Amino acid sequence: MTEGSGVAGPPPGSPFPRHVLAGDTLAAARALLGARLVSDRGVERLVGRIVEVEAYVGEADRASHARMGRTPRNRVMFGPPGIAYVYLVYGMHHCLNVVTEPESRPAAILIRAVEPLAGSGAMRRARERGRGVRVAVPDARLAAGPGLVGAAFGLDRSDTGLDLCDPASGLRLEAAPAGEAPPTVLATPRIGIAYAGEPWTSVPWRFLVAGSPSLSGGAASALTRRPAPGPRPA
DNA sequence: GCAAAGATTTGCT
DNA sequence: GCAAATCTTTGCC
Repeated sequence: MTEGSGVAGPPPGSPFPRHVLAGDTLAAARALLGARLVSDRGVERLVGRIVEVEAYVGEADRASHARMGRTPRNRVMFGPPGIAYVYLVYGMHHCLNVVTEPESRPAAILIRAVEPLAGSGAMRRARERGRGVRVAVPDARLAAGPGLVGAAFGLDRSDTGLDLCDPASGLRLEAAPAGEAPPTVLATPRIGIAYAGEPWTSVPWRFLVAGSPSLSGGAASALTRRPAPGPRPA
């Protein structure tokens, strides 16, 4: 490699490889950790490092929106990989998914949390725009949850269909810079899907970057378990 | 056409 | 720790 005599600036991010998303969804979910979510649609460029995701795989997965087969809402999940699927949950939060696996095989990865690397001021303003009040949290917590990622990046259902692997797309995924240490990945059960029943509520299909300050509240509580009952060491 | 539930977040008790 | 906010999508009559 030509190491440079005088680096001009950060190397341009390379688009996240579509072939990774076309393959096994669980492997793709792990590979997305550390990658960048980038938005060039506003005045300010937004960059977030992906630190928490969840996988939803196939029509048999009772926790997946694809469980009832193809519907108007989830149709993009049945399409080609690398496409954005944004849905509204609980009537107020927009959640971003990346479609995976080849056409006709419904699967997607929910982006549950990102660590702001650039544009945190604009992310904060975007959240305040939606809430109408001041958001008093540290930068690291601005997109620490699936609904918060949507709010910080100003996403809504009209973003469904965007190609996240297209370098020209205003909303896209970029690979982590070469040389960056790969994150330590932890796997846990998925959140908020008790209705799905076993084994779907227990399969460890949520993946997160160990030690990140930007994990969702669900991740934090799941990892910060109460110590066993009884006397404990000082 | 109507009723129920949801891949969440926030604020109060 | 628990319940409200809020509205779209889906299932059933």
